[in-house]
Amino acid sequence: MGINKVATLGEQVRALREDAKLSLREVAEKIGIDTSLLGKIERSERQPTKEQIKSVAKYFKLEEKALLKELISDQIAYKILEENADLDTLKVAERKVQYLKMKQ
Amino acid sequence: MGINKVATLGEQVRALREDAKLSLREVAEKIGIDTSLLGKIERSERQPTKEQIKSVAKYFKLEEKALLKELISDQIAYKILEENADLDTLKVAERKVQYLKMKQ
DNA sequence: ACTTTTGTGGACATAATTTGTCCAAGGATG
DNA sequence: CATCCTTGGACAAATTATGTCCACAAAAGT
Repeated sequence: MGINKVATLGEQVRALREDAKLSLREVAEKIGIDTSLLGKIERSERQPTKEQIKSVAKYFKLEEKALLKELISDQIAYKILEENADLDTLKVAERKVQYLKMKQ
Repeated sequence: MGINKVATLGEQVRALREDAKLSLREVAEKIGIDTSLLGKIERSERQPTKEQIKSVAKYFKLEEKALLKELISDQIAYKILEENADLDTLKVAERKVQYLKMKQ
C-alpha cells in the first residue's frame, strides 16, 4: 500500500512497517516509544504527537510534512464521524478558514 | 447579519443578540451561563458545549442542528488555522471519511 | 459629574480528555 | 512446547478545556 492511498495515518504506518518486514517492537524501539503505543497508533487508538510523527518520517525516510497532513486530516475525519456530521460541514469549514484568514 | 453568512458561530450569536438589542447579561442569564462566558463564546475564546448550543438555539428559535454544524465547522476551521495546514487537508479528510464509512 | 450598565480580559480552580506505560493474554510461527 | 508478536485493559500522569470570579474601562443614562 503506497503512502498516497486513502487510508488512515495509522494504516499507512502499519503498511510501511509490514512492507519492511519489521515488528512493532523493532520499530517502536527505534522510535523510542512503547510497543503497545505504536500498535495503538497504527490502529488509530492513539494520535501520535508531532515528535512521534517526525521520528516515523525519519525512520521510514518520508516527508515529515506529508505525514503531518495525514495526521491532521485523520483528526478531522474522525471528528466528522464521531459527531455524525454532514460531509458538507467540511465545505463550511473551508469557507470559514478563508474568512478568518481575510480578517487576518 | 443573517445566520447564513460566513462567520464564526460566535459572530453569528453576537449578531443575533445585537439584532435583538439584548445585552450579554440578559442572554447569558436566560441561557444559564456566566456573562463572561457568553462573551468569550461570541469571540470564539471558548467553544460552547452542545447543551449551550441547544439553549442558544431555543432562545433564538433557531434549528439546533444548524448551530451544531456551525460549531463543528468552526472547530475544524480553527484547527486548520492553528496547525497552519493546507486547505487541501480538508479534501483528504473528506476522502478519509468516505473511506472509513465504507469499512463500516 | 455621577451612577449604572456593558463588554473584555486575566487568573484560577475544576473538570474532562488524552497520553503513555505496564502487564496479561491470545495467536501465530517455528 | 517455546518464542515472538500483537492486542487490550487499567491506570497514573500530563495536557487541555471549561466556567467563574473579579476588576477595569468604555459607553449610556440621568
